[in-house]
Amino acid sequence: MRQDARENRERILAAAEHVFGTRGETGSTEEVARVAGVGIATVFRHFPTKEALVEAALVRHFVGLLGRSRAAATAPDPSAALSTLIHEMIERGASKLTLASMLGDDAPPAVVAVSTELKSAVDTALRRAQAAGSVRPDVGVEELYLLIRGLAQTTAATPVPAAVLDRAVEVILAGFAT
Amino acid sequence: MRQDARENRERILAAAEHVFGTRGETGSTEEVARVAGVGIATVFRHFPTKEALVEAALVRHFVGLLGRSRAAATAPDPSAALSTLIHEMIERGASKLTLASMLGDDAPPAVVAVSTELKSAVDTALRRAQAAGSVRPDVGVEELYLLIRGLAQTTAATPVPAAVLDRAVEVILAGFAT
DNA sequence: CTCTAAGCGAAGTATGGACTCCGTTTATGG
DNA sequence: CCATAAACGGAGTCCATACTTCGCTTAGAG
Repeated sequence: MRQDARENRERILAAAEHVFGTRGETGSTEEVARVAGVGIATVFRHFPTKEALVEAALVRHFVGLLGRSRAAATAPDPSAALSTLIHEMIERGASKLTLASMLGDDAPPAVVAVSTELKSAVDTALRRAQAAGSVRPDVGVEELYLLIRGLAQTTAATPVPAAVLDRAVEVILAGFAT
Repeated sequence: MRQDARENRERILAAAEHVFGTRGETGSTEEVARVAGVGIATVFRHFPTKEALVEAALVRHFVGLLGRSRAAATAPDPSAALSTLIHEMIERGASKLTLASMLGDDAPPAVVAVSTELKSAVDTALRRAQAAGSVRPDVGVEELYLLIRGLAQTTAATPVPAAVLDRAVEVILAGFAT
């Protein structure tokens, strides 16, 4: 692959992340092309359909989060690590989850794979915090995920003051505490 | 207005609620017409644009919730009333909030009016619970709303087992407790 | 430097969905 | 029951947008 082609591919992915992350599925391919500074044909040459573009942006995002959650799953202080992870997932995961909801039921295998892996890493981080006694034992990843997804999705849809978001996260953490 | 026209109007609103509540803004007017069992022209005769249709469905929804929150704002046991209200808002409010997010920034005055009123009723219910000493005093409606909206939005987008949702709500309630 | 294949963008085409027109049907007051 | 105006539905129109075509440009190997 030629150098400029690789650069364009990256710029298209970044643009797609921005456009779809804020506009939701209303965002058009043409707008992605404009933001990326390339022609529309270039977008379609790299990603044969709009769905493929969304999928690629999603996978890239999840992979980033996966690294963070793996770090949280091995950090020395489990409860602090979980708290940090939740903050990060909400802040950085916002646009990701907007993208995910846009794919709907027919999530492509690649997305499902990395998403599953992410969930299991979060699961590990949670269980470690429970083993350390700082999180109530009667909740699982499902509940944590649901709350995180909800907050991330909402903050992606409409801007929320940082102070409000922080307090909301704190409420969740307090709810999870023993 | 003729009897059948009124009936059709109702059926269209119910159909719009269902279609937009599940499909989001992807749902087409034609699908609403099909679900309602009327022709597409009938939909547009009652609601001049798609946006007007969404708005009408939204207002109807908010009005229903408003009644419930008013009840919570005057119930004898403030903390139980708040808990019930939160449950109801999440369960019954799901599709509403999907609709709301679909309108975006340019919410029509009618929607803004009833939405504001709803928020102030929830605010009252929250403050009463705080005055009764069952809810921590350092949080406000904004945080409560954010958490409720998030959960409602997510459960509307993807089906969530009732048990998981219940535990998530319980986590929120525990987080709000003193 | 040159040659060529890979890459590019502007100008298309096609499809889907919001909205309209008009001939037909039906509720309902007299 | 009948006359009539109100309501209806389906067949369009028009526009937005996903996707294609093709002639031009340019990276980069020899």
